[in-house]
Amino acid sequence: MNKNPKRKMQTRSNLIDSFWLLYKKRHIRDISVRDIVELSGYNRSTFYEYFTDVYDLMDQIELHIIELLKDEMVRNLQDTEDPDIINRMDLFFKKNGEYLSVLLGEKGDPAFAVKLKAAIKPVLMQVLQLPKLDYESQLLFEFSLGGLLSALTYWYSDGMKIDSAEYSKIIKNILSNGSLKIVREMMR
Amino acid sequence: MNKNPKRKMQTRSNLIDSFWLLYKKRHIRDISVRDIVELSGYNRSTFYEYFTDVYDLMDQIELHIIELLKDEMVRNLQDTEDPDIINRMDLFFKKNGEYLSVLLGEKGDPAFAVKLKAAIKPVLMQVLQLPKLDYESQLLFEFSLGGLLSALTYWYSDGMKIDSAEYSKIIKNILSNGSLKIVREMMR
DNA sequence: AATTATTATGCAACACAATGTCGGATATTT
DNA sequence: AAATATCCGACATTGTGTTGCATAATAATT
Repeated sequence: MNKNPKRKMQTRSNLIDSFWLLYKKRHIRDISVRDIVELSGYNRSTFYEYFTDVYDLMDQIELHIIELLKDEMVRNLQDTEDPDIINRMDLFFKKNGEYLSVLLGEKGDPAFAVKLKAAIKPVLMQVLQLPKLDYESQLLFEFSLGGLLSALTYWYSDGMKIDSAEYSKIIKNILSNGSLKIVREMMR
Repeated sequence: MNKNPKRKMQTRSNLIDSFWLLYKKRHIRDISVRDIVELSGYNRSTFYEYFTDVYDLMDQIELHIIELLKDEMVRNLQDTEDPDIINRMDLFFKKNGEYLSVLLGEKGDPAFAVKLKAAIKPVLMQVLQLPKLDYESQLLFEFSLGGLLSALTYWYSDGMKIDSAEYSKIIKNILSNGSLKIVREMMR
């Protein structure tokens, strides 16, 4: 294999692109191998040269995004003394926002959020020097990251109606002061 | 139709139960109508008398849970002066925990979290008297509820290793003081 | 440089499984 | 005994995954 790597890369990329075009609109359960190869112009068998099934294709996209995120995180931790995690995450979200918002959204893959959290967890735990085995820090992590991803997905899916700076300010406020305090202030 | 409502209810219930037995272990994409009727002993056609497909069955389960939650919330808002929302949610989670943790979990349905939030949103917004159209309160809601559901799912899926009281204490602490403050305290 | 040998890449066709929809059999209620 | 709700068998269609083969691109040989 791999006699013509360029062509192979191209074919793979075409298949992925066609899938994504469909996935942006439809639920993955309504996307058949037929649909994908029809759109990209290949034979159905060709698909199976590259992926075992439609879900495998999605997994490979997810794996790619996770890799990008890991790289980004490693780079960020090196070149900054104050790791402004929220801003960094926003930035990453803007770059790969379409993929992320679809995969994290209503028609997305719940397993992706789990993978994403698992990738971020060790890095964040290390940066914040949280006690790993402590149940409170586990819950804190789950809560905070779950909240962050929910908010990001909402913001992005809703068309990013406020700008990045304002968004960051709000999220930082929540993280710094806690939801209840802010609610109390709002009620006044 | 409905000449024998008892039988019909029973059949429907049997089909749902068989589905759930499979769904607890497998991903929904790997569950065929065949699998369900084989387990419950019905003909495949019978399935289609009750549901349009496997996903419709899941939707009906989800709808049922959402209804239960709404009822619970309405009842709670009536009989208490201090609506301790977190405790109430835990209680509800314990009652319907298996369904919730599966549907919200890794092999679950991302649309369910969206539906759940949408059901809770109007009630909560009213109780807290938050300004509906304010973008900050939208984000606050998404963040907090996203965080709560993530933490609950983690706690439950992990086998509820700490008891309910302790769990509530931790979550309340996060909600009251904010994640960052707690992290700072932990680092000391 | 031209031609042949090699093999990576893509395809047509096959067997099988799953889907959804009939019309009809059966069993339960009235 | 009559009526009809409930369930089932059989059909056509669509989707899946695999096999062996054609084609086109590279490498080898002269």
